Amino acid sequence: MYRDAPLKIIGSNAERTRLHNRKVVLGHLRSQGKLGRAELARLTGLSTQAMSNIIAELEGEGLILAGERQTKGRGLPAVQYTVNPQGAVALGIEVRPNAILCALVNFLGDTLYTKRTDLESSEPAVVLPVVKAACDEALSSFGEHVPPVLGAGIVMPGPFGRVGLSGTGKAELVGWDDQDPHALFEEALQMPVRVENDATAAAIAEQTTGSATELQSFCFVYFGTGLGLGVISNGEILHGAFGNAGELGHVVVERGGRLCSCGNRGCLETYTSRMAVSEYLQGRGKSAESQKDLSDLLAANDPDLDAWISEAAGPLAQAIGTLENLFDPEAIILGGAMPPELLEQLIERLDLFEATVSVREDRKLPRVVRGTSGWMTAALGAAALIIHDTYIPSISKVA
Amino acid sequence: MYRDAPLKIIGSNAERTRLHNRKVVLGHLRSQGKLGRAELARLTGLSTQAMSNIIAELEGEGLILAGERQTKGRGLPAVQYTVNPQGAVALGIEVRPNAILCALVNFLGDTLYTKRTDLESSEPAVVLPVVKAACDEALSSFGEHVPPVLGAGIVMPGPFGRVGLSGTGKAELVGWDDQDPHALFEEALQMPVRVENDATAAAIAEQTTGSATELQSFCFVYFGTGLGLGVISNGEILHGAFGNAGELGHVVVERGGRLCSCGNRGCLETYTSRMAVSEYLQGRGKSAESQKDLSDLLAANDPDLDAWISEAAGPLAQAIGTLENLFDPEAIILGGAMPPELLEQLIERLDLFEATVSVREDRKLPRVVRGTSGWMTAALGAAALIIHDTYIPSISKVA
DNA sequence: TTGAATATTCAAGTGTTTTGAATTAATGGA
DNA sequence: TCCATTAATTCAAAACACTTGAATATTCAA
Repeated sequence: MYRDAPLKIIGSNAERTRLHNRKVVLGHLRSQGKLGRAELARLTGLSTQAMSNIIAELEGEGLILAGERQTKGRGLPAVQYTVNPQGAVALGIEVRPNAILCALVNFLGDTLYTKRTDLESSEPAVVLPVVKAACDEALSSFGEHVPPVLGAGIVMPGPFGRVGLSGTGKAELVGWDDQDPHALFEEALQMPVRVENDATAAAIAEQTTGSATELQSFCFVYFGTGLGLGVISNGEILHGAFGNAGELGHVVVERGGRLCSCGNRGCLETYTSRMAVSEYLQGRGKSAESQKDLSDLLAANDPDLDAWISEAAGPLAQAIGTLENLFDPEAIILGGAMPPELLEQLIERLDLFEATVSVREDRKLPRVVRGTSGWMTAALGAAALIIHDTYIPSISKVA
Repeated sequence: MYRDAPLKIIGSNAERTRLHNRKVVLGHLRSQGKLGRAELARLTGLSTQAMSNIIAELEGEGLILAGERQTKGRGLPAVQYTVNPQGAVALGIEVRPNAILCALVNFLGDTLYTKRTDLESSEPAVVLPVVKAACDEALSSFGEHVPPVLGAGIVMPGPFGRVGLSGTGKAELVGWDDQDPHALFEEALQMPVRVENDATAAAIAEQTTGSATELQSFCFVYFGTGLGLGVISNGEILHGAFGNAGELGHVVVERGGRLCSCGNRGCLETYTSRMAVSEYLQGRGKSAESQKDLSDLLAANDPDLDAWISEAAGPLAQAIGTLENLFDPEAIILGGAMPPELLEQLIERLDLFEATVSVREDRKLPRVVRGTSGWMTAALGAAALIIHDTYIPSISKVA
């Protein structure tokens, strides 16, 4: 996430070629479910012989499973291969100021285990050992036969580094500003590590196991402490130069509007966010600290909550128009720490702009859909990042 | 630009590896200027032997030039290689409703030739032969010894396909809505073709020959007929799902603001665009149709133009805040069809937000800088796209 | 029953990179 | 001035992964 030197693109060789091709094969197997060698060869543009070699290697490592031969018209029926869900695991950690959430997922990104551990302090010296212990515990249930651990995804509240928005959010971690989380976690955990913000991780989770498995380009609006945005465009994650892309909460939707903790006026998250709804209800004598509070109020048809939803839909619709015009996504997904029914209510009341590049006759999906919600989203997303990396090749760059 | 089936990522082999490595080598040579084989090997992570082979091949094709041996401390001085500017050329075409602009650039993206040709109509059947003839003429000056032509970049006014914004702009091409420009141009020109929108092309031009040669992540705000945005993030072009990303002009900056031709209210381009300034001045009895008109008014310290700039700076600053928070770029560049002095005035008067992720202590560049301006920007950018592709490797995907 | 179609394997060949030793040319210290 | 050291480059052989073409297995259709 931290970068001083410009990225250097590095060369390829036979070994890296094989690595690339393995990912390509796994990617196709994951998205298609079941495929034979010959069909994989056609899909990837490789020879059947090359495919046989790659398949043999992956099967030997237990990452894929050979199934029945399947008859499809004439000719020798093809042996169908599938991804082995038990072939490998990945860890996901969400670091919050007062706790860490640890998740373990299988090779398809399905949840195997989750656990929350409280933190005394958010200093690196405290957090790192706790995270290490949590990871060990997560893997301990396997006993002797731990599957290959692909790595650990780490989600930390952004923004990364000292920037103009620093120090304005409640969720910020003290003691991390001048640290390199990637290096620290890789050192502590002794495995490959990826650090991302919560919204990006949630977006990847959505693509891995959620409602966006078919999507190559989408925006994930993430209700966390603030309001984040994860962007996947043509299959690639949008990071921005310093890993801080997607600060949707501080996009201004109303000039001279409500005063935000960041000092600006009219930021989206003063209208549409967990914080906004909590404050709104608190001002009316109601508590909405937990997701359950909100669920209950919604179930009871609370008029104040209802009013808030209507009020929040306007600014959100405007922001969605902005996202559509700037990112041209296949769809926009709403998820995170809001009750699913509330998100659906919100989507229902959106008065979307009629004139954006996303208004197309040939749309297959609605412009805005509901995604996965819940407080574990980010930790699962962190693990999904690691899974993602083993299915999607990328150009190798080095700092 | 058009895409029905999901993108399929394809496998690699020795041949594609060489292609990748050639690009990596050319990319480093371009950005560093002069390098020896051994240093290139270190930069790319390849062996010196592999580098020798690649260098020999590139030199044999005339794409790079061997220079003097250069002494750097002990040891055999390294032969310094540079990109050969005359090694290859690329064509760029901007298609407008009433004319095409044709540009020819050398292997470094420097302009060799430009020409405008009027169009009777913007129908494909009329445009394609005119473009073909323009390309032939551009290359005719070489006589017998035409350098390798890498391809042609085509810039067309977006948005592509029939979308909600279609039919609202003045610049739209009639007769192209249901066509596949890429296939049509490739057929007509018999060479590799890339189709992009004007802002993206301008952004690539800026990175190739303009003020952004060092930047990996930036936003290019392009003053064309409307207001476009080209985004390069970590070296990769942001297209969006349908090639329509970057519709900055229709981002709403003021709820219930001025009525835009798209039907919405408060679109940025009703405040800050060529169109906006023209209308503003026209309303005050002054003409500002051409870039020269604007230059003259500016030179004469025209109070109306001055007032417009101040008025336009507000909405633009807000949009820039949005771009900073959503894309986290290294810088934002303003360019296109506005006089350079006007862009500088505009930048000077921007009252940028103090709280965005782009406010960093360690900034090397100002948050907003002026880029290349002028009416040829898009055509040169189109050619730069082709140049870009020969220096930057990418994951091969197929529709 | 036979021939066409399809998947897969076998064996050899090709392209590109890697490895290790040899060569060339400059520096720095004796 | 000479020689060991350092660094770039080349040479020759080996390694790696993919491709090609022929052979084999299995199914469908005539």
